[in-house]
Amino acid sequence: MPRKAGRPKTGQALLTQERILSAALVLVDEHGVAALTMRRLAAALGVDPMAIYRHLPDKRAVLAGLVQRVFAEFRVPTVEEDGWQAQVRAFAHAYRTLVRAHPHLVFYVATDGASSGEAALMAGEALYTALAGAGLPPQGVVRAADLLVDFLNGFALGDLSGRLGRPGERHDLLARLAELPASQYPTMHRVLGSLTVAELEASFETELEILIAGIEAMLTADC
Amino acid sequence: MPRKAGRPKTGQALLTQERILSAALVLVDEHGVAALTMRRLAAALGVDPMAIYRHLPDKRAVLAGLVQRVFAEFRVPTVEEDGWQAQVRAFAHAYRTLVRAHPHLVFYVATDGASSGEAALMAGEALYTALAGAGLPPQGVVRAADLLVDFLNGFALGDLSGRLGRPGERHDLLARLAELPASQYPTMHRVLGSLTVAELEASFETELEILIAGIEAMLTADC
DNA sequence: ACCTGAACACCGTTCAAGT
DNA sequence: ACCTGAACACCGTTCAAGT
Repeated sequence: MPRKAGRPKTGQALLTQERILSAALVLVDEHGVAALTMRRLAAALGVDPMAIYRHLPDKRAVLAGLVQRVFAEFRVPTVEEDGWQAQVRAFAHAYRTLVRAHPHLVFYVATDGASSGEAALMAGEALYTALAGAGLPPQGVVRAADLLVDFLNGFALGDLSGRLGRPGERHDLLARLAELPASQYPTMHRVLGSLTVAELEASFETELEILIAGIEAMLTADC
Repeated sequence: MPRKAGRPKTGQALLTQERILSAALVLVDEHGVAALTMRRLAAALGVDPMAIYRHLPDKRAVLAGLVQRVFAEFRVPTVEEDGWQAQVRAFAHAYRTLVRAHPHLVFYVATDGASSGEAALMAGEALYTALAGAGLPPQGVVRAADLLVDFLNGFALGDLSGRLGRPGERHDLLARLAELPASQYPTMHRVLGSLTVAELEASFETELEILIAGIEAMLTADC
């Protein structure tokens, strides 16, 4: 059912940036970034590949638009609970929710996220306000915020597969470790051997609390 | 000067995994992962593209081999200084040096690093030993190690470009902020406005110290 | 104004052939 | 055993053409 060339008659859905990005997001979320192809994207839209170029300059722009769109969903809930810690937790959980919703885009979100419009500014304001409210000096606010964002991006990346082990990877590590004499890597043997599978699982919450404790320590230190 | 088909005579350099990966690493380090093409790689080696397939099954294997090779350089120096903190710092700096040497591979190192042979085990042993020496229980060791690695990967990613601003990105952020009325994002205005350019720069050291302080706090808490 | 379609310069990889 | 070379099914993108 090839469409005719020319401007589509009324009644036909017009091709727009919005529709293109929506289709692209479906492609990426379902099959990964590698599946995002101008030709496949066009096919999903029922359109000639070149039609897309009327609305977006090139493929890079499609990917950038995707990150923009995903990041635009980012809202840090204003928390009723007292304490800057609760607000930092709210930020962290919101960010984690965002990147988990689009795991194949983690790299691009982590890499371009900040340059992605209003939502980034609003999120930054929320985080900075929480940290400034904790009593940190300006430089401390920036450092703590950077640290938190770095951790969040790193954790998201690790969730994808990897780090010093995660659901899948950790089992590889354990298997390799089991093949070697305990004397070769004694601490790893002892530490990992004494934990249950559940205890081995990465804990976002615990890592976040360690980080928050570090920020708390900044408050009493010189910094 | 096209080579003749067939096994090269003695005197000609034999194609090996080593030589292929070395050429690939040059390509990636100099021009990014996108420049790594089986055809370009072959050209760099003075060889037909298909010759590579005798030594590595496909392109994924080339990339995986690259990560392996890079990760194999990873050595955590044994530190004379006392204190687990010094050893954690040594680990962190060694990792940072590694990823900075091959910035275009950050994503792959962060994502595959752990599944990359001996070097990962040795590094893990060093980190676990430091943290266990601090007096953390097994679960605490794993959590703290995960947190540190997550941070290191996140920082490396941010170094590439991004996060809530870095050399380049932070200036974009400041420029956008400057265009808006101060009333819209008051905390960001105040915090960022009161810092010099030098103070705005990301500080690996400071972020690392906050994190170490968090681990120190674990020692006195329940955990 | 908006879309199509042929064409170009690339990709990774299979398969048959050379030495 | 090791390499070449043609071929195939893809890419992103330019440029001319249709309505």
